[in-house]
Amino acid sequence: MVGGLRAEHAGEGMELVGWVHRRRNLGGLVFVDLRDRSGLLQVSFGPDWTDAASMEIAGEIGHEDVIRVVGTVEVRPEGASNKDIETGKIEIKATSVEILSDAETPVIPVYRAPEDELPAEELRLQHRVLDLRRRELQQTLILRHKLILATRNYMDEHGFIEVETPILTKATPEGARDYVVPSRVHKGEFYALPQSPQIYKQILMVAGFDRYFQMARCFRDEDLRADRQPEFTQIDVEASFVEPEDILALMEGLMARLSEVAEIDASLPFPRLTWAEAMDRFGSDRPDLRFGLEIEDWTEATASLDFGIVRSAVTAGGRVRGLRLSGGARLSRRQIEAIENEAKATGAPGLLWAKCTEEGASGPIGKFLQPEHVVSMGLQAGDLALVSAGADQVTSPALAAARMAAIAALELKPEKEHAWLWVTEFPVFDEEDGVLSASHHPFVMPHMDDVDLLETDPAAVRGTAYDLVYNGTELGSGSIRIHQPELQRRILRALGLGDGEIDEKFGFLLGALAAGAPPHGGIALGMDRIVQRFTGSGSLRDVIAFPKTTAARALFEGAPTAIDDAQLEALGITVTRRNEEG
RNA sequence: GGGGCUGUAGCUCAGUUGGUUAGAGUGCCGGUCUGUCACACCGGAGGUCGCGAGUUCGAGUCUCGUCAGCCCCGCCA
Repeated sequence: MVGGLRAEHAGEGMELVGWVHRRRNLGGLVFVDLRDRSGLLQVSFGPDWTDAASMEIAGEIGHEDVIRVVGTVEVRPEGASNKDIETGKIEIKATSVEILSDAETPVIPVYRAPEDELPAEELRLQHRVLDLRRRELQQTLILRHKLILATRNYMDEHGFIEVETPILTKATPEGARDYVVPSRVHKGEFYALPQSPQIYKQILMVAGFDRYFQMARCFRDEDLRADRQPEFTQIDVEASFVEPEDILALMEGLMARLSEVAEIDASLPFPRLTWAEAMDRFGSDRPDLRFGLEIEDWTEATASLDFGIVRSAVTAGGRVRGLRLSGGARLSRRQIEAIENEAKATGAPGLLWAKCTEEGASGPIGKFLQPEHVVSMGLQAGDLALVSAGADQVTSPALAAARMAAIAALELKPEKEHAWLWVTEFPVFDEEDGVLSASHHPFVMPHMDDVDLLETDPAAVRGTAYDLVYNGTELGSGSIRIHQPELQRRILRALGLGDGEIDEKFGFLLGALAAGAPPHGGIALGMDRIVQRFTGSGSLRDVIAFPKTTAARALFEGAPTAIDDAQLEALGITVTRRNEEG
């Protein structure tokens, strides 16, 4: 490997192989930057030390050719060293060179000059073989490998067994759309790719593998985002006879280990907020705690305020909440409108604001504020108050969006670089338009004290679910699971499933639970997101070797494709509709 | 499913109010060059302006449609 060579190797003869990163032909002398996964090294060719045939070849070498060089490591002459590369004090004086593979001119450059922009992402994905040669992507994938290796070692040290679960599995109702695989043997029937190994890992608990983990591939056929790919990798963990406390402590240890590998800070233990607290104070179940800014409750402070929107919201049982931005009064109307638009994007009707100066308050709500309100709300000259009145379900997301937008607009400095957080006690169900859905998945153990509410007030049932949050990103979530088949059935019924459907879809789980199931629980962490956040990559596509586009296409290999009629016939499938050829 | 942004030379981009032969840097090809490292210098080739309609005497530029990539909403238990 070329990148590790240093001055201490001077005088050693060696044979090196790699790619031609860059060539500088001075006529009499030729310099080639030789690249492999470890780095760069300059090779120098000159008539005094290189044989004539090789001198000729050196003059014709092209970018990305694969070459073999024989020569001697030497310290570069006085004044000819390059402090920008690690091997810059030395070079290989080549006695001979051989082109092992002649590369055609690369469509997109691997080498990039300091000011050069990256090629369009479409081209980078199409020519992934070239893109992957770039140092950034190589470093990212190497770090990814180290994180996976550290995870396996850590879990092994803690007595966990890695068990593989099926990729060809059974479609489950609820949740994401399944990727589906037709069965040739059973025509008209389909496997589904797992959205997660959730049920399998619970069954492994019942089977007595009391500590399980897996680097698990998961598949979800949903529309994509910068932080969402159709297939992704989870660190999947499950253990028997545990409390949430055990899982949280285990994962804090893992995060500490991974942070060490990635050379970032993670001081233990991580702070915790219940879901209710997080929503109340930050409006979000994954607040970015690098910033302190918290939501304030101004319902009482504005009790005497005569302002229609506010009064009717409170009368309807809502609260008046908002954010006090110190120094925010310097934001322009346009900037404030941009913040308001972020709040509106969450579905809120709007966002009220008040600018405070020495002369008093101004703005849509500001002009109605009496001095007593300014005092009771704790506003000072120079402040900007962002106010949202209504039900928490509406105002929380709006204020959370406003909080992040305001932080960006004011260019607030983070109080810390790495903000870890546990959010606990998620509700078991989400309620929307009177329809219940599982907020995590339907196997979350309800909070002991709330079990009796299942049939009477399910939306109020707290769960044992917890999320790991890092700098405002959800890195993973887990819970204690239900291990009593009767309770599991009650939850599934609450979700609107009939007993027949329950037996058909979940019979194998209920049957397993009836076989003597230990109390158990676990977590799943998004490996790709961890690598993304640890490397500061803008997109998940930059931490996956061969990712899909936002339209779920693989541009390099060109998947998906139509398959030929014979193959369809063998599967017993007729295609009735296809997209026009694109 | 919806909204937005982008698409001009191999690559990164510029292109005025709709006007004659569409430019730059880099890469590529040829040449000069013995200490370069974004080598330098001289010369050259290279364009279905994503695709298809329309408006116009005339469209890279305006309109409509379409495709692709990206960002967001819905969706993602």
